[in-house]
Parts: sequence; structure tokens; C-alpha cells
Amino acid sequence: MNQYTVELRPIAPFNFDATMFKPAHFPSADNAWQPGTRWQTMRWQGLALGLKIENCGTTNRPRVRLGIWSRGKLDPAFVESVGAEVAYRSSFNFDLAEFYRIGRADPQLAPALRRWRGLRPACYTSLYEYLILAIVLQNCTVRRSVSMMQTLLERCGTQLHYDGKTLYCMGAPEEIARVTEDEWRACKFGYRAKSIVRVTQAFVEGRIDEIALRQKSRAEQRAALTSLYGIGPASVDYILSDVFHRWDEISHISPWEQRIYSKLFFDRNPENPVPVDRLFRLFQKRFGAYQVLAVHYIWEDMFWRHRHKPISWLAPLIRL
DNA sequence: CATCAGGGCCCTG
DNA sequence: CAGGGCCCTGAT
Repeated sequence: MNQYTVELRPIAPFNFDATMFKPAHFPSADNAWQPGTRWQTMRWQGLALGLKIENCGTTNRPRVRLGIWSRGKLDPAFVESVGAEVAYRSSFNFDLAEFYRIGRADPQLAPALRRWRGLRPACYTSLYEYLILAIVLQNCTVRRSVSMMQTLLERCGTQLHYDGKTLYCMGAPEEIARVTEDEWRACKFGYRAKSIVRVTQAFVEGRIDEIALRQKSRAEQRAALTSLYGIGPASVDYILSDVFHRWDEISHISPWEQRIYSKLFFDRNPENPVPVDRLFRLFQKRFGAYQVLAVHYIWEDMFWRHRHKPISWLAPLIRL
């Protein structure tokens, strides 16, 4: 394996661990984390890369060392582009100042901002990989989603050994396209098999260009995503925020999130949740243009606390 | 054992 | 635009 290094400097403040590890995510064989280090595979321009993202700075003077492992040689421009993509995906260059100025006035948000100062939303995958994830999340428990992701990695992924880790890198759309709908059904993907095949086909045929879509309007992004078979309002809402960094709108709340939000924001018994319209109004009124960020901070704060010491009301709401 | 809802979406009427 | 069907799984 060839190895390369890039230095990155996120805008301060930067909380490395709260940005590079999200305790609410389920484990996946394409990444590993320990405090100060995230290992993450990445399919970039068709190449399977092993990344090591290391904290070399502090919250106020952030520095990140990005190690890149590759089977083939990489030219300097390619290496730079990997660095830029990692910075984009984890919002290294987003200035949190305005959000903090507004958020500090909110009595519920302020403590979370203090505890997690420098936390940024992060999506460690490409749009294509996120679409696949969105499909395997639909209508199933965490265990089943984990199993389907593992199947995808084992069947179509590339196993990488680097820096003492063994991780899978997700296959390119062309590789996933070699598996038929019937084969996915045999792997217990159920009706999602059809969605996997059709979304993959859209990428193989070049009908979706993630980089170009980043510059388009919200409406154009929504239309492009909705046109994909198996991608509806819930998946689109996650993608608009996680992949395209639109942090000013929450337009979909699923029942399990509704129960958690009801407890968090209204201290309601999750079995008797408040209507989603009330949640939408609350988010809009209290957090306005930063509602996705505000909810993310409160959400992550809850999951870090849960990880440290299980929260009794939360456990039954997470369907394992 | 049977039934059913579920971390959506598509399609039909 | 409301509601049934869809693959499976786990809860009852």
C-alpha cells in the first residue's frame, strides 16, 4: 500500500471526537474509532482508499492529520482532492459563530453547546452510499440494517488492510450493479432489492452527479433525489441536511424520532407523543435557520450521555 | 402457532 | 390524497 499525508485545519472551534464519531450511528465495517482517531474507508473517483483521520490539535487551535492508503500511486492533485472532500463531508470549514450567538440564548440548547463546543455534523460517505444506507434503513430494525450493510460490503466491497486495521470499502455503483434483484432478495433485502438495483443503475448511467448537485437549489436537489425509485420524503429529508448541509429545515419526523423529541422538548411520555406539527413549529420558532444544527446538538448530547450511562426511557425507543 | 406493526415508498382508485 | 401491499423480523 502507498501512503500519503495531508494536513487539514478546520475552523475553530473544532471538537474532533464529537465530529468524527457519532454514537447514534450503528457500527459498520467501513470504519473504526477511538478517541483522537477515526479510520474510514472511502471510494473516491473509483479508487478504494483507507483513511486515518487523527487529531493533532486542540478545540481552539485545530489541526487534523489525514493519512491516505492506496494500492496504486496517487498524484498530488488527487491527494489534495481527498483532503478537500474529507473537509467538506465533516464541515471543517463551516463557521459556527453565528449559530452559537443565536443558540446561546436558548436555555435548553446552551448547555449542549458548552459541552460539545466545536461539534460539527458529519456524513462520512458519498451521496450514493448514503442513498443505499437510506434504503436499508427503511422499515426495519437496527439489527437487520446492520446485516444488510454487512452483506453489501462483503459481496461488493473491497477489503483493505492498512494501519493495522482490516476494513471494507464500499463497492462502486458498477460493482453493485453486477448483483441482480433476485440475488439481493435471496440475501433478505426484501422489496428493497428493487430500490438498490434502480438507484445503482441511475449512478451507473451517470444520471446523478453529486458534486454538481451541491451547487443546485434545494428544489432541484429534492427533485433529483425524489426521482430515484425507493427514495421518498423521509430519505430526502435526511440527505438534504446530512449530504447537502441544508441546516435550516426539518420537513420529516418519523414516529420513533417523534417519540424521542416529545420527551426531549415537551417532557412527554413517549407513548403519548405530541403531534409532529407542534414539533415543527417549536423547531422553527426556537432555532429558525439553524434548526437542524440545534436538534443535532441536543440529539448527540443525549446519545453521548446514553453511551456513558444508559438513559432508561431512551433504550426501548431504539429498536435493536 | 397466528397476527401485526414497523427506523417508507410505490401504486392504485 | 388515502390506503393497501410489500420483504422480513420481533413482539405479543
